[in-house]
Amino acid sequence: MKLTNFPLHTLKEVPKDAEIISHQLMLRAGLIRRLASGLYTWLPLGMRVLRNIQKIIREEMNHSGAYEILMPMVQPAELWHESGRWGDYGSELARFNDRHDREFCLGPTHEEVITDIARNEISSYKQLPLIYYQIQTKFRDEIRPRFGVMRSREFLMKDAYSFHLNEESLLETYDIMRNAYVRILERLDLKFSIEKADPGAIGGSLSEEFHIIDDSGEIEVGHIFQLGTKYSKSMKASVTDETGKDCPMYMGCYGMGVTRLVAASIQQNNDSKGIIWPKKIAPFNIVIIPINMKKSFRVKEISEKLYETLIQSGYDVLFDDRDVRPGAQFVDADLIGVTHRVVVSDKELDKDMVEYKGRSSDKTRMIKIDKVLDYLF
RNA sequence: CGGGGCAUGGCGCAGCCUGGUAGCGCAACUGCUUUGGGAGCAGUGGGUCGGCGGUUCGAAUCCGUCUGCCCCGACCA
Repeated sequence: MKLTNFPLHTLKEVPKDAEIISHQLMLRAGLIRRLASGLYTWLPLGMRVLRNIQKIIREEMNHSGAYEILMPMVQPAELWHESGRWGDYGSELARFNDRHDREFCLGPTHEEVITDIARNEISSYKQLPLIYYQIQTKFRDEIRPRFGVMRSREFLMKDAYSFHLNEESLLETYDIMRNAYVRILERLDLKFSIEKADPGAIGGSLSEEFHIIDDSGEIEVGHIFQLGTKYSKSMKASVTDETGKDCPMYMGCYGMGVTRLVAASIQQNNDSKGIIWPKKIAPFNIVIIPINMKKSFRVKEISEKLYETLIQSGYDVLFDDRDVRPGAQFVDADLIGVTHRVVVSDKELDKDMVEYKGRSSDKTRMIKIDKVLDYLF
């Protein structure tokens, strides 16, 4: 990606709305912009990070035998009356009426909808166990949204739901999902802990939370539940077992805050200059900084060639082809946290070298131009 | 929802006390110079000072009211 073609909008000063470091950096690096309290737009740079995280989540979900679906964000009140939560959920549930005066809500979670799917699609124990998941926008009318994307009202969540003939099967799948969560957080290089938790409004027996460890306390990014038959009983979602008897399905549900993971990662990986992305979620693998490209044809030619080579090799490369001074280039590259930095300058080209620096280190190193690929990967 | 704070150009702020028709830095645009850690000079554009009402010859400034936003607390991915 050539930077002159990429809408990167970094801020020099810290917006006064932002208190915690991840929120400040997300605004300064141009990942997000606030629309209203608890509502954020994701800009192109932020989308790249979000996509990388989603990719890892999808891979681990698919590996665990879960099937991706997409449910509506708007849900009819009838389902919530059936489960009993229309009354229980409180004002965090955003409700509205359509033009025919029917009641609806914006989905804060999807147990009702998935249970409705399950009771219609599943009728035999032979179809079980079954795991569905989706990555979708949720809306919870939080009493107090705060810390930017860390606790917003609208947010992107991965939610999975499993269905079983009996409790043993539920426990087995619960364990599989628990392991998938561990792998996801490990692949994201996050330091985390797992805590027993109160099932709260979601219900069920056992539940565990995945906490992100941070200096300023602990910011929860995942929560998994053994629901048992809470929803299947109230909403009559049953299957026939091998004896021909109708049994309510056992259910599990597994939530993960995708947008919150972005903030959590920044919260754990930053320095005074900006974000230090873990390799797998960085918006770009490499940034190429040509020094004074406008004056030096050699710098221009060689950095463009290097850019093409790295692109051909399948890497996400950011080529800072702006006509700005080197200082501005360095500062932006550090702020947005690109993993590898290659500087092309006349000074080093005289020796057929370019300069390399990793974002997480402050040592620079000279590399022969034709060895850059080998060195980096 | 309770408590505290803030609202002036895209961002950060001054001006308000002591009313006289809006200013600084950054960002943006143009030109020249500059080019290894957010450049310099010159010039340009952009604000009904959060909304409404009141006081006054005159309100960003004083009074009333509403709204929005942020922080602390109980809840959540």
